[in-house]
Amino acid sequence: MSEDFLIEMGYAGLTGRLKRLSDAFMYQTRDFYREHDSEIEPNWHMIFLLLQKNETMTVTEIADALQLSHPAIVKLINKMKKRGYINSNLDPKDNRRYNLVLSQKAKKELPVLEAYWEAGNKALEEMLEHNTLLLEQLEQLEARMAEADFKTRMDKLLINE
Amino acid sequence: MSEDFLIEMGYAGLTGRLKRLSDAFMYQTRDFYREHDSEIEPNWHMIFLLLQKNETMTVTEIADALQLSHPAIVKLINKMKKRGYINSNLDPKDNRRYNLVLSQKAKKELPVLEAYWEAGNKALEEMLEHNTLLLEQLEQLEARMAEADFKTRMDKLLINE
DNA sequence: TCTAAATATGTAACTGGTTACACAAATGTA
DNA sequence: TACATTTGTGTAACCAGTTACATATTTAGA
Repeated sequence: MSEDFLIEMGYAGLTGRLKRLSDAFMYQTRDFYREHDSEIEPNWHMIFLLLQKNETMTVTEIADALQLSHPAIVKLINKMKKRGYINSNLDPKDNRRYNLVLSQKAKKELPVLEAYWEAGNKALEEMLEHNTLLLEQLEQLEARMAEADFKTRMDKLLINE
Repeated sequence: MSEDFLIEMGYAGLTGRLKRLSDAFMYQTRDFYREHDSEIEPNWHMIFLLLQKNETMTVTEIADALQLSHPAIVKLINKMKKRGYINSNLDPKDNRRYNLVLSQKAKKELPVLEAYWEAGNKALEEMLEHNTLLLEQLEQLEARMAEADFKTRMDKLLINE
């Protein structure tokens, strides 16, 4: 008897396995930060990197860059603001927008965080056995999803059944 | 400028991409069922398949087979019971256990559901271009995760930094 | 110039996972 | 046989995403 029914399910188990894996990464990353007495949370990483690269961005720009919904970003940013990692300034030219920047506190902590992230990258490389096959396969799947999403394809294939 | 910062991030973007993809599959599957006026929810699929294969199972057995926590299964099963898709009988030999089986209603709907699942499988095969490379790569990653989890590896690699 | 449409942000309700805890029943052992 | 341990189920509080809706500001066009 197989140990893992989702794997046994083949194609049909894919979705569940993606969820299970991403959850596992998330919870373990959270534990890692906690055990290192860091206030940082798992997916602040991508916000930090974006704001390092671009200096200042708005909620909508971040949502676009990460391809997440804007309420997801609002929640993330609010927590980072509350903890003092992000400053938000009303745009003087457009009073709808808030320009978000990393705070001094965030910048001061960056060296420590970068050591963590470097360890994370190395751990991932190790787990992927230093090749990018999985990343490439994922990128193809993302591209297929962008061309025609899963639901559209299901509908089409159901009609022709 | 890249369209998708998570892809640009390389290894570090992997977790977010897994989450994004699995969420997309989940929401689209949910929409598919809704538009076909089905009461079924996305991950009931795996429960149906398990109970077809094994006739009767307990919460704990299902949790083991799917490698999810037992409270996750309790929630799923409760909803399926409420909608009348699962019957639960106290085990006469062990009064802690409830033997779960598909209800008559569930069995009656199976042909329709199987048509949906077949469409889903075909759609996934199409998106994976009829090869199992992604599934194999995922299985390797799952195996690495089982050998030594992400957090353990991060800790080890941080110390040697 | 006035107003309709588009854009930026924020809020509410929902979903499907998690860990931590509680408790009853069964099992194993002194 | 009694009691400690293990096992099965259930509940509570939390988390990170979603869609749908609300509101304010800016932009565009008659």
